[in-house]
This record gives sequence, C-alpha cells and structure tokens, in this order.
Amino acid sequence: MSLNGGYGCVNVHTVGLACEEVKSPAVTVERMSRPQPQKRATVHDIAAAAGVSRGTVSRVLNGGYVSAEARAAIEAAMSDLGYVPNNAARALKMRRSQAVAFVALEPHSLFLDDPNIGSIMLGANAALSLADHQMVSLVVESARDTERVSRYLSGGFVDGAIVVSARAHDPIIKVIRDLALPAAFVGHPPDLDQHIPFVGIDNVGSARAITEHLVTSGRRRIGMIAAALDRDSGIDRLAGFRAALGPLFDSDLVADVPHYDYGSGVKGMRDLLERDPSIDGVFAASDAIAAGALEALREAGRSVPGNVGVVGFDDSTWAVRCQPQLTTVHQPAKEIGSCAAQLVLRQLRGEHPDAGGQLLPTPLILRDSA
Amino acid sequence: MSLNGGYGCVNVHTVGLACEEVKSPAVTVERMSRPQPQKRATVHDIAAAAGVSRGTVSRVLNGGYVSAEARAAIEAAMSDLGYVPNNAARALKMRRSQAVAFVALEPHSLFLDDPNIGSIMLGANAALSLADHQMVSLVVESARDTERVSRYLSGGFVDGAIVVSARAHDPIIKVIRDLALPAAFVGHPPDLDQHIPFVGIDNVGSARAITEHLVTSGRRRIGMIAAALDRDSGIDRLAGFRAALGPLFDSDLVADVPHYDYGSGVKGMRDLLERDPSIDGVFAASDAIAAGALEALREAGRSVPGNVGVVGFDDSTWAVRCQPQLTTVHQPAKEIGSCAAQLVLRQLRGEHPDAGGQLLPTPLILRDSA
DNA sequence: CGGAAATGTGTGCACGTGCACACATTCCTT
DNA sequence: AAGGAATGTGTGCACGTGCACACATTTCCG
Repeated sequence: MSLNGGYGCVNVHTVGLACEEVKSPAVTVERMSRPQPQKRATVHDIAAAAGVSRGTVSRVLNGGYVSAEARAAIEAAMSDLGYVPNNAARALKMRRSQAVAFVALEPHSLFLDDPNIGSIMLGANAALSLADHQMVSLVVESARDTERVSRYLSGGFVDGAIVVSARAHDPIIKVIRDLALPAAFVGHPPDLDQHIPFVGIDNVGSARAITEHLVTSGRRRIGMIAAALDRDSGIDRLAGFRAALGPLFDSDLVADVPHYDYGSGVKGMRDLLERDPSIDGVFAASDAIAAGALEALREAGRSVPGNVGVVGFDDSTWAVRCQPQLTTVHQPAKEIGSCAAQLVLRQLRGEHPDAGGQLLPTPLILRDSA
Repeated sequence: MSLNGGYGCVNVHTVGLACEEVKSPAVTVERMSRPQPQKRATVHDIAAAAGVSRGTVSRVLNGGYVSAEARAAIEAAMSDLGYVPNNAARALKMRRSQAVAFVALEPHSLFLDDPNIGSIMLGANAALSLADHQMVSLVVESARDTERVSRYLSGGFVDGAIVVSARAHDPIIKVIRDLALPAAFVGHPPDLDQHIPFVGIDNVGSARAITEHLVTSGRRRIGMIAAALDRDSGIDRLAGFRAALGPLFDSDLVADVPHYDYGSGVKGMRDLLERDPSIDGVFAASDAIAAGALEALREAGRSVPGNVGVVGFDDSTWAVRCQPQLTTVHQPAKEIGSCAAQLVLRQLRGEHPDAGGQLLPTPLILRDSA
C-alpha cells in the first residue's frame, strides 16, 4: 500500500496540519443528522411564477405545443429561480437515469501501473457523452465496496454497466445476471454468461504474432515473463506464446509473476537469466513488465536488442519511455472503451447484443527493442 | 489524441470486427425508444407476499417495532423475490443519495502521465466507503461534459462533490456555488470562494525546500522546468523556486512548458541546455518532467548527478523507474483524497467546514539524482 | 381496576417528475 | 356552414419510498 516503502527517506520538511483520522466503521455507518438541504425550485414554483400550469412547464422541457409567450415567461422564470430538473424524480418516473456505470474492479495496481484503464475510461466517456449519457465510475477494492456497488447498480441510479477487469467468479457477475442489468465486459472472465457481450482483443493471436516476430528475427532461446494467470488476458497471452514457439517451447523459460507491473518485470527477468543465461529473446506480458526486464538486463550487463530481444504488450506510455523503445502490440484502449459503451447503449435501445464478443484489431508496433 | 502518432508501425495482424462508428450527435441526442425494463419487486410486492402492510416492510428496513414472525415472513419474501430498494425513490423522498461525486477536470493527460489522480481517487473512495457513501467519479473533457455533469451534480443523484484540478474561472466552480452543493477542492484555483474548503500541499514551501537542497549540495547554475502556469500548483512551485534562489535566480533559466508530462520534460531540458550549457542543477515541476529531463541530458551526454543534479516533484512511480532514481517531494496523494472526502462528509453532517484549506505534509525524498 | 406506557400494525401523504386525458380555441377543408 | 384537424392549456395519476399519524393490543404500576 505504501508509495514509498523501503527507500531511504529523510523528512526535512513538514508543512501544515495532518488531516483528521478516518472514523471507525461502527460510528460512521449510523444515519447522519439531516440539516435541511436548501430548498430548490421545482416545476410547481416555475409554473406559479410564470402564471401557467405544471403541464406547460413540462412541455417546454420535454417538447409539445407551447405558445411563444408562455415559453418566454417560463424560460424567464426558470433562469430567475435557477431551476434545475431533479434527476432522482425523473429517474423514478421514467425508469431511466441516462447514466451508465463504469465499474473498475481491484483497480489499485491498475491505476498505478497500467495506463490502459484511463484510456478505456476516456473512450467510454466520449461515446456515452455523444449519446447524452453520464458515465459514472465506481471503484471496487474491498468486500464492503462490492456490496455497496451492487446496491448502487440495482437501485435505479444507472441504466447499465461497463465492467473492467473482472476475475473468474467475481461476485459482480452474479449481481448483474440476477438484475438482468444491460452490461458489457471488457475482457471476459471464463464463467461469464453467454448472453452478456464483451469487448476485448485477441490475446492469443496477438501474443502469437509478436512471439513469431522474435522467431523470425533469429532468436532461438526465447522466454516469457507471464503475468496475471488468474485472468483471461494472462492465460491467453501465455497460450499464444506457446503456440508460436511449437517445438521450441520450453516451460523452464516461463517466469510466472502476479501483476502486470514494473517490479514484477525486474524480478521475472532476473529469474529467467538465472535459469538460463543463454536466453536471447523475451516476451513480456506487458510494457511495464518489459520495462522492468530492460532494467534487469542492464544490471546483468546484457545489451538490447544486440544480445537479447525484448517485446512487450499494450503500447502504453511505457513503450516510448524505455531505452531502447519497445517493440510491442498496440492495444486500442480508447476504442475498447468506446466499443463497450456502444454495446451497452445498443441494449438500452432495445436491440439484442450480438452473442459473444467483439475483438478489436491489435497492430504490431516495431520499434527498437527487438 | 493518438496513442501512436508518428511511429513506424506495421499492421501485420488484424483480428475481428471493428466496432461500429460512434453516431453523430444530432442522431444520438434524440430520446431512445424505451423497451420496458424488467419489472422489479417493490415494498408493495413484499408486503403482499408476506401478508403484512407496506409500513411493516419499511420498518424492517429502517428500524422500528416489528414482531419476530412478521420479520421472518418479510425477510423470506425479500430473498424470494430478490428485493432491492430503489435508490431513486429513496433519494427523492429523503433528499439524500448517500453518494458523493469525484469530478476530474480535463483528466486526459492526468490519467496518462500522472499517477497521482488514481491514488487520490482511491484515498477518497476508501474514506467515503467507511462512511457508507458511494463515490461516483465523473470525467469532464469537453464543454458538453461540463453541461451534463452540472446537471448531474444538481439533480439529486449526489449529496456533495470532490473537485480535482480545477483551473481558474472553471465553470464548475460557479455551478457549485449556485447550487450551494457541499464540496471540497483538491488544490485551489485562485478565484475559489472563501467558504469552499480545499485540501492540498504547500507548493511554495515544498518547492523552496527541494530547491534549497540543490543549493546546499553545491549547485550554482540552477534552472527550472516550470509547467501548468495556469494552475495554482504550477505558479506556486515556480514561486518557491524563485524564493529559494534569491539573488541566484535567473529568469533565463526557467523553461515554461504546458503540461506535467514526460514529453514536456524532454523539450524543456533541451531548451535549458541550449540557453546555458553550464547549467548544473534542475528543478523539474513533476517527476514525469524530471524523467524527460534525464532523457534529454542523456542525449546531450551529461551525467546525473555528477554533471547535473535533477530533482522532481510528486514521488510518483516515475521516481523509482528512472535511472538514477529521483530525489523528489513526496505528495501524499492517498491522504489528500481521504482528507477531501472528510471535508465533504463533515458538511453533510451539518458541521461548518474550517475556512480556508488543509495543507498536508510533504517530506523530501532523497535518492540518487541530486 | 383503570389509565398510562410499551409494543405492534395499517393508512395517507409527500418527494418532483412525465404523461395520458380532458378541455378550449383557432384554422382549414369539403 | 359545419365538422374535423391543429394548436394550446390544465388536471389527475403513478413511479417507490419513508414517515407521521391513527389505531389495536398487551403489560405495568399505583
């Protein structure tokens, strides 16, 4: 959890007041006393001020026959009183909130090490925005969050949900199934229902293609730093790697690390170098891992790409920060987000989503590391 | 916008179907046809199934006298019918949604280059979660977003808001003032109202402290790569730099770049080297900028810290990825988020927020780059 | 033993909105 | 000229909930 565990650190400068401690759960769950939130103007107030009835006000808001003078009076009253329609009432009546949830599961490491989730979010937001829907993103880190978010999803505040980075047997899947909430997944946990659409990339094919690039450029002892083998993306990338190598595949040359992050890359590469110093090619399961691998290779005095070829996955900002810059698989994160949003919007329109998933193209990006 | 502009890129592998194009605004804003969303159980249904009245059901949910047998029957009915309370109705009646918005303004570059926003979000979520409130984060990138988010904030879906990275004269400030929405800002745009609380760090003091570190370690020609001079953070860091140098300050040695990102760091450092090759110390306004500066120094054949000392700001993941690792100012992002959440929760409890802002401590982190 | 307190339950209303319906006025068409 | 369309407006109801209130039954205590 600590941003700064273990580094030599000297506090020579401390400013201001520490913030009050977070209260204990027992206290904070109690109902808060309710100071009357300031009274806001309603359609009734507008109608009274403009000398018309509620219905007419409703018609200027939602369309219908309204005379020019009535419209003018109502618009004046609205701007005078600072009227804003009440979404909660509208959602209750219409059974529509015009909002879609973006649920990020266990985002801790994602936010810190994977720039993809930000791009996916922005892509989804842009698509929803065009359809005049509000994206609201919800973060799930604890069991407590799971329960609260489930309530939120089922409570009429959102019309649908985009779910990112679900693991197998994630409780949120059951919640969405039980509620029959229009949804789309980014990636697909293995136990996902057939009728829930998902969007993703062909991890197997892409991993295979980039591994083949290592083979055709003459590498012979090729290893992989595999990560997140409890997720479909991790499993599939390993499968593609294996398929590409065929008889050359050697399970001794696969290092298994938990996360897609830089630190894991350093450890994984050190591990591989120890197992077989003659290694001359590495497929890292993410760009962050590849960056870590470069660091470990530098430590070991190996040159890249001269001595060892390294390829990554994601085409994230890591790829161009490294020295040398990474050859990698481009992951169209923004498009993935936008596509997931489309899948949800289509269901909200009443259309049946295509069974199964949408796979987006993943061009290879050739740079300097292999 | 493009993740991959300008690199040599070969598409050797294309899988699946491209996702349908985003529809044009004119079409998508129209009301969607409304397929009846599946009917969900209400308190009425539960009451009927359990053979009691709505009031009794309400009492098992919200507390009150209920006999053991009635309670049992109702709980059985609730789990049979899969009852979930309707938040929209509850929010309408109670004028409380138990949700707080986390508004990220212009997050494009933040998500891609600044790991802080993720940590701030997670800190806020943790604090709100303990108080049984749902954090919903909203992204504002376009004028269209501004308008929609304003409606959302005022529509009764949230009880308060945390606002991150507002610029001066940001329209969202006016919206919050007009609505009198309980709010807290992270950082403070110069035109923020006195009575709206904010949380942040002492940018002036921290910048001054880290610049003094350069001075005391013997650097004499010290420059700065200043960024985001339209935000308080950018202005204040420059002010602290200036104050620390006193008579040594030379405005020729300040490069001005728009964003806190890596690319800006590369450009800024090249610029400084050109202006004065004898430069021997650099304060970069962020770690990402410092990382870019290291790259530019490497290009120019300068050694760090031998030839030039470099210090950053943020203590983000950038700091430990660089070679050498960065000496920098630790920004307590998680605590900032949690503190902002507390400020909002306190207002929801009816307490008056302390006037002005909370400043959190920012220890100096000494590593290898200076 | 009679009234007050404690325990348990049902009913009506309000939250703010959108829409169906009823009604009023003007205009066009056969 | 008469009847139907087009235009404009007001009223009642429902969405699902929480709470105030009225009412019923039991228990307690002077």
